[in-house]
Amino acid sequence: MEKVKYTSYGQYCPLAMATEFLCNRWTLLVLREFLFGSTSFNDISRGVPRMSRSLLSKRLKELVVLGIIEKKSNFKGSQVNYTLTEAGQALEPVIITMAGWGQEWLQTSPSLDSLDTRFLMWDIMRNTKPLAILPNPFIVQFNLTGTQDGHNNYWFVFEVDKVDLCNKDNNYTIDVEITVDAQKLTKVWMGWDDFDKAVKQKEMVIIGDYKYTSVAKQWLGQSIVAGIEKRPKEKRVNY
Amino acid sequence: MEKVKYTSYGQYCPLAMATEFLCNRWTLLVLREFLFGSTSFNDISRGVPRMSRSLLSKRLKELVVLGIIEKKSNFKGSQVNYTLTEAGQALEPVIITMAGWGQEWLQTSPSLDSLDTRFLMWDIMRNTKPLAILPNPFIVQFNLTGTQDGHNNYWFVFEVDKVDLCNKDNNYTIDVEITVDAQKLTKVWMGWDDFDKAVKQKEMVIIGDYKYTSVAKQWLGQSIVAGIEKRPKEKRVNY
DNA sequence: CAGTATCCGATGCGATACTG
DNA sequence: CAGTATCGCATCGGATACTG
Repeated sequence: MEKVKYTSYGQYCPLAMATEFLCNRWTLLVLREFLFGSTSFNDISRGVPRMSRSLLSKRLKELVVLGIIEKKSNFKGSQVNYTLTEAGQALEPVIITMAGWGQEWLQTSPSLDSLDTRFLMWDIMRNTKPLAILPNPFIVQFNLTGTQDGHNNYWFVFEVDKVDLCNKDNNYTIDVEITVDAQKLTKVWMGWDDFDKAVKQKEMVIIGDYKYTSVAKQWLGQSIVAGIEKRPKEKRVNY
Repeated sequence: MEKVKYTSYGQYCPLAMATEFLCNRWTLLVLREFLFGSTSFNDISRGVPRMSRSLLSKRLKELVVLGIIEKKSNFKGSQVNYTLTEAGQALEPVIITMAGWGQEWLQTSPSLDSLDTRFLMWDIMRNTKPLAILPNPFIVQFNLTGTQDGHNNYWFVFEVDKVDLCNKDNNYTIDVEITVDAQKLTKVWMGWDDFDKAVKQKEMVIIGDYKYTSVAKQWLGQSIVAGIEKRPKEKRVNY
């Protein structure tokens, strides 16, 4: 495998060199997927649903050549696993710092206009907390309203130590049903709006056994940057 | 001024939103220039000599619209100043973190093959330390060898509290003369090679009054990431 | 000093279709 | 599941020339 040619900035500055391959379209988002634990092509792809699979394939190859990720196949080659190298793991602070800056300083509105619910639900799912008190399995059905991409129903299947996301009704026995506007769910998940307030005002309706609905905030979880407070509107970047 | 349209990733994720405008070609390097104190169009341009001035002009406009920098002109409009907004200043950790990662994990060699000495000297100059013991003015002449861009001579003019860079001989009375290979100077400046060792082995020859040459390491200074040690070669990213 | 206007070529990337 | 191959457009950005 050959090295990829990058249009050179002509600078020995480590920032200049790093941006040459890190600041391509999608690259940092692909690396974000690794930080959330994805290792297979399809899982990574689910985290960047609008990225074409051919481009993802190309990016993964580039990252392997650079030495930021490693590719491992089993003897049949049917199971492939990508993992971060040491250098790749060391990118975590870079990504977290940039994400934190965005959470603190960015206007929220524009992104909500073109919501991709596949990404939203995937993002929430992989950060859920399977509490010990939950039955096995524990099925949660989402009814999203106000969607633009036509996907309104998703299911979380909590099992011991793992959670699956599904977009088809497999005749589940539903334990909890959550009905909410997709944009509202995003805001609550990101910490931009208050969870309890959304429930109280019936913007988010959670139906099921009180044992489970009362701790929904805990098993649902929140974005890892939800704790960072946004700056006042007039100081934000109006992207 | 209208908002710029960015090709949307369709993700509310703050990292995704931030990368849409931060991870364009040159953008982070322009912001780096602000962190080093540049405020005028020409000074910024000197820090990114291979960036076309028309593109720099476009980028600055985008950053103004975003609210990351501010533009201020005097009443004639002849003096223009760009400064970081609060949101822009908050990007410092983002840039420092990425630069630090590059210093720690990147292979050094490729960047040295296409060295731009204009950038090198500008970079060194703006991080020099005008020591109190230096006379006023204090003139340093650089004789660069092994250059590829045809620029071999530069002068630093130390005055009280400021240093100027010059690429023409204005009949200066030279206090100190430094003769060194451009790649070697880069390595020493970046902390990849040892200053004292380079002097001892006559790879860097510093001629002048011992009062000044003996503390050359101090007034020359080093890159702000020079203190970060590189990882062993086999673990580095081979960009 | 501080830009703008125009041109044009490279390439990045999305869409689509196909494979083992 | 894990990709590859091909096509073609759009836009990004470099080069050059010009302005107040």
